[in-house]
Amino acid sequence: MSNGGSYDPHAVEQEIYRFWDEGGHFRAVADAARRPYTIVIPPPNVTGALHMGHALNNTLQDVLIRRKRMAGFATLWLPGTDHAGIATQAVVEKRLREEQKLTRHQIGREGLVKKIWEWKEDYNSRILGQLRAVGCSCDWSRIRFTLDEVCARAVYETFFRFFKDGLIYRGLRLVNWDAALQTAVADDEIVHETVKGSLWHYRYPLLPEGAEGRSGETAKEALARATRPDAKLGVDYLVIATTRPETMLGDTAVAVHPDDERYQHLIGKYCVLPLVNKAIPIIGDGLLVSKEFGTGCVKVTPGHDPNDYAFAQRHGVEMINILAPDGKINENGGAYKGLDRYEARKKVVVDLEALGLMEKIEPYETEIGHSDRSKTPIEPMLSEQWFVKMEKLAETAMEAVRDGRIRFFPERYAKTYLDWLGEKRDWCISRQLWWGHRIPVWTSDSGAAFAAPDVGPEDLQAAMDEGKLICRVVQDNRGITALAAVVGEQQAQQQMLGWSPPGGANILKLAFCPRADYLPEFERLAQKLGMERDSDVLDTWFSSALWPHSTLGWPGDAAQGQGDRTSTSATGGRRYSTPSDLDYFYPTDVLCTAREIITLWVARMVMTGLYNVGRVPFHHVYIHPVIQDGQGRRMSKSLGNGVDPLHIIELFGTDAMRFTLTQLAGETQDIRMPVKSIKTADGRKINTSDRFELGRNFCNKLWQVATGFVFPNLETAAAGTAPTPLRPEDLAVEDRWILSRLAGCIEEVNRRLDRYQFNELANTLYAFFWSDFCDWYVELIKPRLYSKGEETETAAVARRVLATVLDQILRLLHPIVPFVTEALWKQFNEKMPQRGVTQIRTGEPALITAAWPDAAAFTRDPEVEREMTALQDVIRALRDTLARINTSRAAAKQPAVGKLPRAVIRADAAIVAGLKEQHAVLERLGRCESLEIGADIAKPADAATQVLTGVEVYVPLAGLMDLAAERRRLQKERDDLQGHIERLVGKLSNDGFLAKAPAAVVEQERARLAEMQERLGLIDRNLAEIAE
RNA sequence: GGGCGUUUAGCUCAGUUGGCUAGAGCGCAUCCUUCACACGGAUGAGGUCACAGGUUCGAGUCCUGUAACGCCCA
Repeated sequence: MSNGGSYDPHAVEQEIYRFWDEGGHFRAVADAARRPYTIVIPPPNVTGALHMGHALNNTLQDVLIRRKRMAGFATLWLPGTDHAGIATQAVVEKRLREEQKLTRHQIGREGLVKKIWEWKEDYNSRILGQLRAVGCSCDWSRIRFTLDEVCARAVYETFFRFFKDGLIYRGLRLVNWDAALQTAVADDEIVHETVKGSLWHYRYPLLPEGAEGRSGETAKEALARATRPDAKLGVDYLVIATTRPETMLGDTAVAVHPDDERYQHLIGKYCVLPLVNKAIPIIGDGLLVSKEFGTGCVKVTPGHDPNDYAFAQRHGVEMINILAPDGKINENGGAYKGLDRYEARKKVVVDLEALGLMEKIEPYETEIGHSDRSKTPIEPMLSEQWFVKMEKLAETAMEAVRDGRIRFFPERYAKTYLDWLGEKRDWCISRQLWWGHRIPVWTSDSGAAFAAPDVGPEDLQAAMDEGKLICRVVQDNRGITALAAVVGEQQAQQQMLGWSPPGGANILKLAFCPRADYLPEFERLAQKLGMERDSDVLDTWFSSALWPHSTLGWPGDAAQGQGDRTSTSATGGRRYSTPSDLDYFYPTDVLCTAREIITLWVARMVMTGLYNVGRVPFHHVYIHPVIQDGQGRRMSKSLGNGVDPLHIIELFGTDAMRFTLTQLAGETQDIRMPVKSIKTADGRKINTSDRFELGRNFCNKLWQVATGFVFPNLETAAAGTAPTPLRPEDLAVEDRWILSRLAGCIEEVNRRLDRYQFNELANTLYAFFWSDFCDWYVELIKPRLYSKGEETETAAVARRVLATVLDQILRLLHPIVPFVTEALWKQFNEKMPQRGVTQIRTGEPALITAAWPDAAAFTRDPEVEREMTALQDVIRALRDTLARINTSRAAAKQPAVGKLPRAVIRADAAIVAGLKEQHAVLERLGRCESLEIGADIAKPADAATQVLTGVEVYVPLAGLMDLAAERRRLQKERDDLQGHIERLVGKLSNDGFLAKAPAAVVEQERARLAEMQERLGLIDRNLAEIAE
């Protein structure tokens, strides 16, 4: 048939998706009579379109969901998207800059947020369109967005509970500061690049007698001594080396190695910080300083270097921040205030040179962290941030994996999770952005006028008494501020509310956090009272962390009044006044995601799920591999090696993409996908990969055999008569064989699915469909179907089995290739609605909700499978001989022969009857004109010989080809066999093997040796007979 | 620096609790446009399982070490 018969995915896909959607098949309904099966989608960022990794991840989720839906579960696949705070704000700001030359400060908070919402609407619909194109069977009626009302309520409720339980604090921490975007960025949002710079070496004058106050020596005198021609290193000065000279303005110490003889005597002494002219201590520290590296002396800038920050914490050294948020030097930089950090660098260098302190300047290459979003160098900087205490939360999340409530697939990823949580590093949740959930904390300075005409402190007290408002004295990283430390937090709050700050020396702050449902009302109250809301927003992961329960409606009614979390967790959840999605669908069953997100997201979902709901958010975590290009590099925009799922769908069809991706998803951590660039018919340049041909060919084969072979043959069946159940004895050998193989296939498919072994799932189905069904079963029954004359009983049985097996194949394949199978299902139901072998069933109207196959409905028959294997071997021997004859004839420039004129099969008595029964099949599939079979049949003269187990296949070669080649082939086979026999004999004469190996293994090896020796004997005999 | 992964046919990968005469797809070679399918059928060639030790009757598989490549976290 021409190309006209090929499967055309684009002709059916959209229509079928509409058929499912409009038929309500995606909608999840809580149904007490069924078991739930839930997956929440890892929400894609609205920053950009979906890439191949998303296609993979969502295909696999759809495979899981569709299988369970067919198996009768009340399935929910809940879709949604993530607002992706910094990423989305950064792309919108960038566009604003490029297109309108405006900064966010120029258009203001409201204006920017409005612009981002527009971007969000655009990309959100794009992403949802892509998910539909991939075939995802999500329940679109339940779609969520991390910033929508339902999710926001969960965010604020969680924040409130954390706040109430003392899990949230404010502190001064070293953060990665992006001076362009003016926000802290997370560690994973930094890319390290090698940058050419300089290493500046310069002198810090020593104050050998101690700090300046005690010695009486002024900084000026020390400086003069340090620059004299006879000044000595280690006596008059130290030399430090740095790549960032301007940071010296914030130096608060100099560190040397405690074991370094050169400087040991200086530990505890002081030196002068030039330009600033103050004394800073010299401290011994083996961690920060390496004796061998550089000058052996390290300047310490705790406010702007992570290692120095750690040092300062170890030694209790002062920390100074010299940078303003825009990257300029602040008031702590004295005379340098107002200079950009790079201008300050130049000026510091010039000034040090002028003082005669500069020793040398070396070219130097260094790794500098750049913001992934703004591409500018990151400045480590001290800043006020909000944190969540991890100690207890992390412990509960670790326990859930240790005790097996949560299992990872592949198992090894549990280690990543446990290792990271084990560090229990407090989670910085504030971001200096405008796009996100604004932190629900209002602060008030002591001493501010704290009453409006109609409201006052007593209204706050009332709200606190009702449990809908929490007030805390702001803490910093050194603990509670002075007042609270003295009189206790409770009293401090009361005094502050009543406006009697004691002493008046301490400026204190009170922080108010309303519970979610009280937030809008409190906002108005706070405004009247002149309180300011924190301007930061929450880390995106804060809302993502709640995703499995926030999307299902948590906190539900529990947020009203005095919802008590602890009693909920004690009883294992389910304390809600009305049955809800949360009751029914939570915990979800499996989370499918990528490994880089185990720490950022998976761990946090477990913590909040346990904290808020009292139950784990999912039972299984499946980590899928990462798709790379042919050279093992990540796919990225900058490398231009990304493959767009929509392009693949355009070129190969959705099912082809899905099948290929499923087939690639093994248990390794990477997938290689060689990428090539092509030009489309309409001139676009796009990336694709040859690997998708596998899926396309598979779908086409399925389409061809169904529409070109099975369906036309069903039409021949008597129309209108209802089929009656068949008895086992009605079935031919090949019928029983394919049904036995089917039973095995179903079992294996279930096993692979349960273990998330998607590649093996695809391979199992590929092999069963292509080899067993198409290559063998279809060919085996053709003689029965094409027998001349009237409809025969055996043909009718063959049609019934053929239809049944195809029916089961379509069901088994549907989760992976839903479109082509659903399209074929429709046609199938028209041709033959009632199908089955021993049980007759009417095909369900939609395959998407048709029953999942049951292996127990078919009989496994190992005996029949063995018989078929023997038959296949004989057929292959005949085909092999014909192929060799034609190869030899081609070499001799003789025309090919289409069939073997004659073949003779000698078989052991045990097998011969079975082979005789298959006489017609052997002739047809073995391609021979005349075939003789017998137990004692004589070998023809000058014949090609194939020796199988218990069977010899002879083909007389007279007039077909030369015997010599045949002799060589047989000789080679003999040599190979001889080698194997020698190894087996060695094994079986090894006393250790006989004594220690299991009896069954020894027996098996003996049998194998016997069989090989028998074959060797036959080969030798045949070789002798065709000897020259 | 710590952790994890990979290394098996020209390429991309399987290989379950050690029992293997090491498999698949693509590619290659030869034949076949035979009435489902050339996006196809048939047949075949192709491997020191990265390397070195060890455990074991037996190692692609388990242990130790080495090398290369990659990812994650510092």
